[in-house]
Amino acid sequence: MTERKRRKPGETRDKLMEAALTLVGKGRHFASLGIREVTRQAGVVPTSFYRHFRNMDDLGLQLVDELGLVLRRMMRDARANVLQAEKLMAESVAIFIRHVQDNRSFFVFMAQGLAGESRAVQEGIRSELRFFASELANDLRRLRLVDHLNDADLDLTCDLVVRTVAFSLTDLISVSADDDYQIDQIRQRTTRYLQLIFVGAAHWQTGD
Amino acid sequence: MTERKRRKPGETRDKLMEAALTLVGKGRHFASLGIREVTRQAGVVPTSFYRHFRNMDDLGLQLVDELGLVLRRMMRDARANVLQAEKLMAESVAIFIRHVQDNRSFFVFMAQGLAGESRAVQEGIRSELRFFASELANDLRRLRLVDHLNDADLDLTCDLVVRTVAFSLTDLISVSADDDYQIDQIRQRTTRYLQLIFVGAAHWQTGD
DNA sequence: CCTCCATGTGTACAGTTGTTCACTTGATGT
DNA sequence: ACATCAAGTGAACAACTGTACACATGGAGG
Repeated sequence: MTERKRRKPGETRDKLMEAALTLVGKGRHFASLGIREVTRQAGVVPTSFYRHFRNMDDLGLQLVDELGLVLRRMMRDARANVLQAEKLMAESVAIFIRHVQDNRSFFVFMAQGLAGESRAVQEGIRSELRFFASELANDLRRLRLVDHLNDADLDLTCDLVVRTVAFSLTDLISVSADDDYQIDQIRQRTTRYLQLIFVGAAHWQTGD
Repeated sequence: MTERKRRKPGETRDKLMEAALTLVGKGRHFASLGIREVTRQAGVVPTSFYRHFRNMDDLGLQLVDELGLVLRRMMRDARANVLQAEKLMAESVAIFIRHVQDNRSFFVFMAQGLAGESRAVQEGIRSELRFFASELANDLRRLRLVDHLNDADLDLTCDLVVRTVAFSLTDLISVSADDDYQIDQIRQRTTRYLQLIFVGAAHWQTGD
């Protein structure tokens, strides 16, 4: 039994997580989902749920872990494709929006979870955002675009950027997924928010 | 029947709305509340609910209306007490945080509703925030602190300010209501976000 | 080949849910 | 003084909920 991983790609477990995400994507709030509802959506008998999760909060926590992977993929995508410094923000926002469209349910879950019912899920998402902001700070340091900022002020700026982009989620989920015009409006507006922030960062003097 | 207002201060209706807020304040998510649960908390028989609301979404909408009043009170408070221009942001954030502490449940409800289950509630809250941002723009115009910005750019700035402050709600609700140290940290950080934004606004050139 | 055990199934039960209906009550406008 | 009607009550219902238990199964390790 040296290798304790009997499971093939844990079909049912994945089906249950996908089912929860599907329901969230259909407009339901995660906090209002029940075990029976999720198992029904997954095409599985209710008792199976307990083979993989203790309760809905537990499932939520494991969704947060997968959300982390989604965010990391997005970061890698951005690092690989944001080439010209002068279009940095426009391109980053475009990549963000593309990933939101490709993983809508995940990001809706994230937006819900920030003010959700489970403390643990809340904290998990907040910690993902903190990590994202710190990675962003590293990248900016490496690109040497913000040399006049000390570490604390750079962190402040990156936090604000991440928050601003995260708040745009609430805009994105309030328009239908195929309303290209509105989505483009949100993209432009978010880009300008970031530009405003970076103009601020460029003229920021550490002592207030 | 020229005056159709028989109701004395609609006791039960208010009790129901307060009960929902109380449950939200205790950590429950609005989307997971049921009619029976709310009536139980209000000390009222379940059928009474239907005398005042069609369903939980309806109650949510009426809560949004009251939330509007809370926000307007806060605005009035800010206008009356923010005296010195150079402390404008620090004082405004302080007033915001004080009102959040005095109406915790309302603001938790607002944070939840932004990514909530009911489209109508979502839109209601978003519209309150838009209104708030436009009032803020008016005030800033009157104070003539941002004369170099055209209307569109001033709106952009105020939107960003409101979003930033709104996002701080998720920080505030994640710390216990009497953890003065953490709350003060959030206050300072939010203030610096706003300062960063206004430094950006001060150096903003309309054509990008 | 046999045994084990993680995974999945079917049945069952008590508690809760939303909503209905017929009933009481008490303040109101005339 | 009286009729009216919004507001509140209590009992009832079928549908659904979370969870427990005993059982089936099939692939892995010996």
